This record gives sequence, structure tokens and C-alpha cells, in this order.
Amino acid sequence: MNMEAIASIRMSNNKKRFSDEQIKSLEFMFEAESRPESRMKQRLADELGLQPRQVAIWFQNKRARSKTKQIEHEYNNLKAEFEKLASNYELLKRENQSLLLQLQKLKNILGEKS
DNA sequence: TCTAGAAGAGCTGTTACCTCA
DNA sequence: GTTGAGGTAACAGCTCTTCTA
Repeated sequence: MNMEAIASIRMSNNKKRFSDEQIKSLEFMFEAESRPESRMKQRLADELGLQPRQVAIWFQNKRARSKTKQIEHEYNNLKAEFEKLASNYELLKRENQSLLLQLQKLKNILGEKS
């Protein structure tokens, strides 16, 4: 494929970011319904001057991004919980060692007396 | 009823492009 | 002007669900 052909594909494939207004409407709709029916997507596309496929893809990508963020959030919560438990475990371990030491001392004392 | 296959929609991973530091 | 990173629109390929003959 020559450079001209590649350039023409790129021109036809020209990717434009959606306007703030379009994003605002899409976000608003997403808040209400993350999986709108195709009729709704068609209506939204008409209102925003987009192709229905563009709206469908936007919702697809938005759901994927939301899911990633939710997983990130859950991961952070679990990590914090794990760190809390791990620190508590270390505390209990040290307490246990100290108690075992005390017990050993008592045994020694009692052993000497008998 | 049961079933195979077509159609439509969603999910996941990837690519290509744009923007910005 | 160049470059690398991050964000995102668009796509490909697969799965799942629903419908129907």
C-alpha cells in the first residue's frame, strides 16, 4: 500500500473527540441507564448529531472504563483491608511471643522449686 | 416441546489517533 | 520540532441471549 492510500484511509478514519456538550449528554444518559435500548441510542444520536454506532461504541467504552475504575476501587479497598489485617497479625504475633516467653520463665521458676 | 442457526448486543483486548507536557 | 505517555474513539473477535422456522 502506498503512502497516498494510507493517508486517504487516515483521512476517512479521521478521529474527532466528541464535544463537551455531547459528552455531557452522554454522561447524563449513562447515569440514568448504562445499557440503553437501541431506540434510545438512535434518539440520542439524532439529538447529538452522531451516528448510532458512535453512540453504541461510546456506551461500550464507557462501561469498560467504569468497570476498570470500580475494580481499581475494590482493589484499593481490599489492599487497605489486607494491610490492616497484616499489621494486626504482626501485633498479635509479638504479643504471643511475649506471652510464651513469660510462660517459659514461670515454668523455669516452678522447675527450680520442685 | 426441542433444536439448530441467524441476528443482535455486550464484553474484552487491541489499534490508531489526538493532546499535552 | 520531536518524543513519550495517557486518554479515548473505533474496531475485531468472541460469547451470550433471543427469536424463529
